[in-house]
Amino acid sequence: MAATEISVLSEQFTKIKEPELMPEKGLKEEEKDEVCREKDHQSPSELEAACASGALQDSVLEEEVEPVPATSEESEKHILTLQTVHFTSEAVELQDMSLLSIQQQDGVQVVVQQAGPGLLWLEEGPRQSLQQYVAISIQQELYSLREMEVLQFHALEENVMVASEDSKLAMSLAESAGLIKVKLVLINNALHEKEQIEVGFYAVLCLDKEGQEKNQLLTERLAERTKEPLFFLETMSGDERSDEIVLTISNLNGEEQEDQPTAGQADVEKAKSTKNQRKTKGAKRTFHCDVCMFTSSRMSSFNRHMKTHTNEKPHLCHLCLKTFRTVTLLRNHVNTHTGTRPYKCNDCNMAFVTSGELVRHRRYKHTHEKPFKCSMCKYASVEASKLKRHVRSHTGERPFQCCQCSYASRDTYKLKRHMRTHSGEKPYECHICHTRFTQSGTMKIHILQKHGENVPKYQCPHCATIIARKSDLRVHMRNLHAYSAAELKCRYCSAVFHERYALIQHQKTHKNEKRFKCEHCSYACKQERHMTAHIRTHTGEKPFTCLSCNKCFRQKQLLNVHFRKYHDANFIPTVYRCCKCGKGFSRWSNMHRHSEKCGSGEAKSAASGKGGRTRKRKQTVLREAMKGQKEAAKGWKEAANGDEAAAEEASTLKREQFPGEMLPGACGETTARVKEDVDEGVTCEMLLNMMDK
DNA sequence: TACAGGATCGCCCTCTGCTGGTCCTTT
DNA sequence: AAAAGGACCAGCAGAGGGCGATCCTGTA
Repeated sequence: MAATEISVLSEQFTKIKEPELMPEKGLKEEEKDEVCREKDHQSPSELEAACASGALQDSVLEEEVEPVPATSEESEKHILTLQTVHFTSEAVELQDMSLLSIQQQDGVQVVVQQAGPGLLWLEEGPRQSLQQYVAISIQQELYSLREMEVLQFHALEENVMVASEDSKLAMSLAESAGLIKVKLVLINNALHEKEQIEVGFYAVLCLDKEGQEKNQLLTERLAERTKEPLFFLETMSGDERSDEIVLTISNLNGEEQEDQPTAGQADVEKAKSTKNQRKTKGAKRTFHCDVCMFTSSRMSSFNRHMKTHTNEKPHLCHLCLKTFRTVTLLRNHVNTHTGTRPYKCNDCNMAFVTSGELVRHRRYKHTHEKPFKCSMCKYASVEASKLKRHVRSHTGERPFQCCQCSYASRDTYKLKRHMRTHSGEKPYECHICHTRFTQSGTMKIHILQKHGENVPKYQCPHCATIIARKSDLRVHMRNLHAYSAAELKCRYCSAVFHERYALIQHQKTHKNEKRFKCEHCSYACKQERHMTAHIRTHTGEKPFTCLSCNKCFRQKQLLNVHFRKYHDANFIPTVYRCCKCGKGFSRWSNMHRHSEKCGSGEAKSAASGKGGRTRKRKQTVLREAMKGQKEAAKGWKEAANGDEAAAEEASTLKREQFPGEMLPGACGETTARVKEDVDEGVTCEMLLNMMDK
């Protein structure tokens, strides 16, 4: 493709659309019928591809089927039909039989998938040049039609001599058919800067039908000899009512041609064949299906194929009454009932009903052969359907729409799984605790974490934290160890950090500091609220007033205690009684100490006025009681460190909380005992255990 | 006609990772 | 008491592997 580009349209190429150069005007009706039938009877896969190929293609199809009035404007309309074509050149890398991958100059890879007979649609105005109006239809999920519309044709060289040992052949071909070197320029409109994708190829342009027939064999022979990609440009009229031209581009030396006819080749063959069978290359008979594009060189295959277009299924399964077209199919089916699996794997103990299943199994498990390769990444799969599913992760296509919400899935199973969120179905049950789950994986994790032994733990690499789940460790890392561009300032000093964990560790160093210092005395405390309460001992402020008796308090908790004791009829203070002598105590530890002296050695909680509490309730009560005592002790202690006024208030509080018999003694003693209980690590659980004995 | 093998659709599974609610601890 | 923060946990979706079943075609 080193030829100099001709910036203007090639005269020769332009002539293609000129009516006077259209010998196909004279094509037989029969042949045109063939072309139309071709378009009408797409295979399911083609139909699917057509559906996926988007609005413009739809419009193109519409244009094809709609009668085109022969107005002067419409008469300028031409349809350029691009049949299955695989471009290969230095600018184009053919990935597989169905994917056309075009490498752009800037390295951005653009993939065009051949989706059945592709369509190039061009519409020409009287004074407008051809290249402005050609559009290429490609699969929407790969390349939106709206994004990539404009295609320019440049004939780089006309009457090109392709390197060939057979100079006579090349000469003959060039003279009669017109070998041209063509460049297609695809313009992607979606990109901000319209970038061009260049595709170059050689083509043999047939100027007339006679030359076309005469030179097909020559071009094929030439294609065999040249290593350059060579395509066959064939012109024929599309619709006689409009001035339509159908231009067929066929690959002459693609791999596909050797194996089986492509859609385009089938089309070319059809255009030159009679209805069902036609001599090709002067020797072999080819049988063409009327209904679809199937062709075969064997009568038996052709006859068998024709049965696929009927609903005839004469072979009945006596077990399920399902019917099948052939005995083989029925036998395979019956084997699924009987469990007969004649195809056994040599490398493992698996066995299968069909040979195909065995081959696939061997690829998955033993040979690891993955013939279906993604052109956009390194993914490869054993099955085409897996590649198709994978490609959706590139394209974002989600064909499976939930009927109850906006969710759409990339495959059927995910939609089915999603539907459980609407139905509430939980098909997976833990065999131990019978908890139910929507997904098996969730249940598996549950069993492992809740009921499993040797549960794996995940150690944070940056701190001592050990977390049960990997995903939670990731959250931990993100929250605590991720670098923060913003400065994280210490609440207590001017230190600055960029990692939350470091900040938290640093702030802990401030933990035991009594940062709040009284301006009026030597009192200092760790918490601001304590300082606020303390300051009131200097100011005399008592902002908490009892609504029942108007008595005022400096702290809210003092008001609460007061209210419960004097104004709440339902309040029943907790009393621990010695089971030996019946003496009551406000604290279990005091009662326990007493009962040891009493000689019983056993202490029972003598209720707190409400019998029959559950263990949990008791635990809560104890915990609250301990917390209350702890808080009170702390408050008193801190207050006592202030001045006499504070000590007096603490004393008041003490008397209010433990009146009469329940009064455990002097303030200092109470504080000391509470501290002792806490320091000794007497937990609620321990207390409960002791009580339950 | 039987068989091999490719193609296709469907189903189910596992692994992975994110998210938000809950519980518990700390402040 | 309330707020904040972190670990725990279930819910849920993405991606991919593997197999079952069927259909169809090429070929011996």
